[in-house]
Amino acid sequence: MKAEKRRKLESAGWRVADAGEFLSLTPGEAEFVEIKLALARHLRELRERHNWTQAEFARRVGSSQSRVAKMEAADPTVSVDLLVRSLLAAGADRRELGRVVAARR
Amino acid sequence: MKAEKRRKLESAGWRVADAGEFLSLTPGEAEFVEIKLALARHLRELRERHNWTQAEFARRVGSSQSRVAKMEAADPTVSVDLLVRSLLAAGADRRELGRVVAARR
DNA sequence: TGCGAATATGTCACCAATGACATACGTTGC
DNA sequence: GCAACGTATGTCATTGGTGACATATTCGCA
Repeated sequence: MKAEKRRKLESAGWRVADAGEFLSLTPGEAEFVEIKLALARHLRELRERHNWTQAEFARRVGSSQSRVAKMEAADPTVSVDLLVRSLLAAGADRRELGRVVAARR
Repeated sequence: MKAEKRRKLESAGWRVADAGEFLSLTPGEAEFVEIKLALARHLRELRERHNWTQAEFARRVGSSQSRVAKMEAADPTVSVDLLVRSLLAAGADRRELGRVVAARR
């Protein structure tokens, strides 16, 4: 979230928290979900860039439409393994994944 | 493996193959095991840098000595999730993990 | 509005990953 | 030789992730 937007929300009475603050995770746990979220976002971006439906994408990476939806939603039942394997199957390379994991834009 | 060493081995009659060639994996599958190997290597490096035994390390990240040994050996029963969570629990940050995943030195 | 396509959510049987434990192997110092 | 310590390997009961399926919701577009 942009600092500007956060400032506006907070001055309007909102308390803006990230996943870590909200669920009181350790720093490591918080970073883990951030990484998962980043991978999920990248998966969706990659899929949309190719104009694939979730069903098409699922067929390509050997999964199901519902699981693809859950991947993109970073559902708790989705592992980083699955995200990484799917991204690789969709054509991403190590460099690209490294960039996503490191949160570099 | 350095190109030089590979050349020497091959001229000596060896066939040098990476995991992908040997097991005939798809490019994506091969990259996946490479990433796993890189994470495993980094885990060991991090542990040794702190002069922790596997047992100590296990206690810190909430696992067992045998599983740590398997992590460092990139055992098939070890998930990327576990590797990443352990690395984060051991103090690695996203930047560092991104570097490892991308295979940049 | 309605209708088809895409996406999201819920459930489940199956299999894979986990921590824990036992035990084997390797190394170092006596 | 043999401890003491660290690491590797095998096994197992419990837990967690998976694809598949059904169904609900949202999205375009006429």
